[in-house]
Amino acid sequence: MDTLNAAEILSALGHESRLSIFRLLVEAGPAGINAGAIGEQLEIQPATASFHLAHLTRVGLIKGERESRFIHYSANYETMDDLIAFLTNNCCQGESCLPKTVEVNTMTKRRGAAASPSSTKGKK
Amino acid sequence: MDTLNAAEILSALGHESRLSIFRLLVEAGPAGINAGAIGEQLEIQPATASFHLAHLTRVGLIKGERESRFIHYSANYETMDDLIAFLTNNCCQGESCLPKTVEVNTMTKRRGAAASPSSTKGKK
DNA sequence: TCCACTATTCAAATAATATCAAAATATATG
DNA sequence: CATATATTTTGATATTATTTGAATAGTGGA
Repeated sequence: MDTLNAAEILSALGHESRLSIFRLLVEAGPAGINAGAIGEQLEIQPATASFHLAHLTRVGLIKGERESRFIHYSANYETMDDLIAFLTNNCCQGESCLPKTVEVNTMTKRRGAAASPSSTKGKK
Repeated sequence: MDTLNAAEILSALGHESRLSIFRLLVEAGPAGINAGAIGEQLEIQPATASFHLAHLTRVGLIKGERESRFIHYSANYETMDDLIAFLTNNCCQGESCLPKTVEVNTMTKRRGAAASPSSTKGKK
């Protein structure tokens, strides 16, 4: 991923409606949500929602798949992963930065065991 | 961090010049780089660079500290960390996504433990 | 103080983006 | 075919962002 590509993705996420849409789809998982439900849930008019969905699709953050009359949108986790890798690449000259990012990924091992004893294996 | 806040930060990064500036500062580490050198290195005119530096500062991604006639800018790693946490929070319904993000943090953890064993004292 | 240096702010023109109503497209069904 | 549903595209308008030269402000040295 180059700078221009990353900037386009970040710019796409840099809008409250689009970020809400993306977060909704990220939390929704691979199953996805159809366009109408997205707009309804976030109170965005159909035309506007479509505009934002097209934008997010164009930069590769989400994808839509038609199922009969509906189009199910879902998050492209790989794009988000690449984006975060781009942002954190060669960072901070070896200092230990990004504790929360580490925490998110080590939660299963360290925090997960301490905070929620019932979930020793699964994430949550 | 709420959605609006995250969107403002993402929007700030969603511009090629600003993203280049931020990445330069992220790689530069805590020492930072002064405004003139940033503009020179990225071939951005002083006024334009100042505009973007102010923007990045306003959203908390970088900070500037005056040292005699120069102003040294450096990255606020905590803001980036919070942003990534926001983006990846409650993601993908338990599926294992974001392999590169895990890899980045695995590397950091391993290198940190091997190179500087005293890094166990947390900031907060 | 005057001057050189560093950086920001201002004013303006230009460029890009967001929104919504209305029309168009695609799909299913009676 | 006609109709209803789901979504997109179009168009017009309003808003916001970007850029740059010139002016301004802060700093340190002679």
